[in-house]
Amino acid sequence: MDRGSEEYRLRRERNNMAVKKSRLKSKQKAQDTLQRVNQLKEENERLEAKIKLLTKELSVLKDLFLEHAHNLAESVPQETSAAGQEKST
Amino acid sequence: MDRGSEEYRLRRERNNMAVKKSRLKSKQKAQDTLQRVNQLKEENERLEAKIKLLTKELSVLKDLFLEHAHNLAESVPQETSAAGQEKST
DNA sequence: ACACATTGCGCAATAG
DNA sequence: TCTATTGCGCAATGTG
Repeated sequence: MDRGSEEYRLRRERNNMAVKKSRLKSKQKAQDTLQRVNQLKEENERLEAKIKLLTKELSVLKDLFLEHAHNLAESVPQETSAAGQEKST
Repeated sequence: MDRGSEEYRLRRERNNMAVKKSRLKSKQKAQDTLQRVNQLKEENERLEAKIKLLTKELSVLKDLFLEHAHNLAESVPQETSAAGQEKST
């Protein structure tokens, strides 16, 4: 190839542009990937928090059930009387 | 700089090695980031599934509570009964 | 054969 | 002074 030809220089020039463009695109994509990681991390934290909350709610309800069952088995001669009244400790 | 000197060639050689090494490292890091994205996506899905499960459990328990309360209101016209008994619809 | 896109590679500048 | 990192251009190769 003739490095002095007009044609050659033109090709080189255009390729150099293409290279720059391509590499910019590549870097952009890498940046996007990093941002994606951060987004996902944040979402993850939100989900973990939600799970924690739901778990706690569930735990409370289950305890209520247990207590109720306990009351039924232990005393409850009638209706709903024993709402935790005889607690000592 | 003398492009023919032993020193020059040696420097170039070493720098070329360093460049290769650095670029490999860079690519490796990019790969790791992509994997990280996939890991996070998977974890996200697990968390979403767990939330779905917990939500369902919670819903079931709440329904049981409501049913229970309903039963009390229906058949136990004693002290605690005054919790909105006059409602027709 | 043509045009742009992508990639490996080396050079040089410069950061550390 | 040495390696590490980065922008850049060249050439080969990929893609359409």
